[in-house]
Amino acid sequence: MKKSSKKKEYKKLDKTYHVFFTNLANPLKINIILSLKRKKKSVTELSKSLNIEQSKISHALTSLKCCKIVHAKKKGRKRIYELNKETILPMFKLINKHAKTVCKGDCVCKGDCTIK
Amino acid sequence: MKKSSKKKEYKKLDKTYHVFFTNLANPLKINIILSLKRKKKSVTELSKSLNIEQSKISHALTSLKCCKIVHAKKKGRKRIYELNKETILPMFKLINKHAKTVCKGDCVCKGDCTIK
DNA sequence: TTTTCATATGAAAGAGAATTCATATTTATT
DNA sequence: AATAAATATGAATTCTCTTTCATATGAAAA
Repeated sequence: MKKSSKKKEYKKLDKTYHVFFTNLANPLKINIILSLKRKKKSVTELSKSLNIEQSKISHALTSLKCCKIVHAKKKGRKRIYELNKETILPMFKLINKHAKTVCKGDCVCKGDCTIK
Repeated sequence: MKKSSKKKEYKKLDKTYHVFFTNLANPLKINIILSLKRKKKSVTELSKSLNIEQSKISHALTSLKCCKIVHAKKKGRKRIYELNKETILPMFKLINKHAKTVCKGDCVCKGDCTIK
């Protein structure tokens, strides 16, 4: 792209969409969300239960926190991360339904899709 | 990443999430969706109304079609693309609500976010 | 107050998706 | 049949996000 950066296309209000969906387009972050769905956890707990290196978890949580998909509260030297379920859970439900009713199982896009 | 590719972390069912959200994490595709929300259009019509080069539109539509966010029907030598609104519109509503109620306007993540 | 535990941060490297551009394909029109 | 119009495709490049890893910061424990 020449002049205007890609995000500029979104204008103001749509930066939200970009950050939100970019977060959800990431496997690790989805796994974090699914893990927090069950129970709030510290960084170390997430790191251990998902078997993922700590700083990776931290970076991921930073983005998730940014658009308030999660929020954190201090507890001693830990930070307990909690999922903001109000938006995420209904959103997952929508996709699950989409997968079942619209895609009817073949949503997995074999070969013809530019996304791997 | 060493062995397993990133998508593998998703296991089976979650490929859907990845393709779906990766599509939505893209400004052009969001703009296409918003344009089709108003009225179904051919590739050329989209290209002109968004002022974006044709093949770019085509590539974008291919991915969107893949996970059935849009679908196309032939009409002469044109392809009329139509938005599958059932999933997308409720999803946008969720985010709009999230932006208003949860983020209260500061969802734009200034600087502290890893996502540009 | 030094050590240890917990988390965050920065920057370089890596990976994946978007863009570009040339060209192929497909369908209509003449 | 040849041309034109509409769309699709492939591959190289570019762009953006993620990963990595070393290290910094902050808070409790010894």
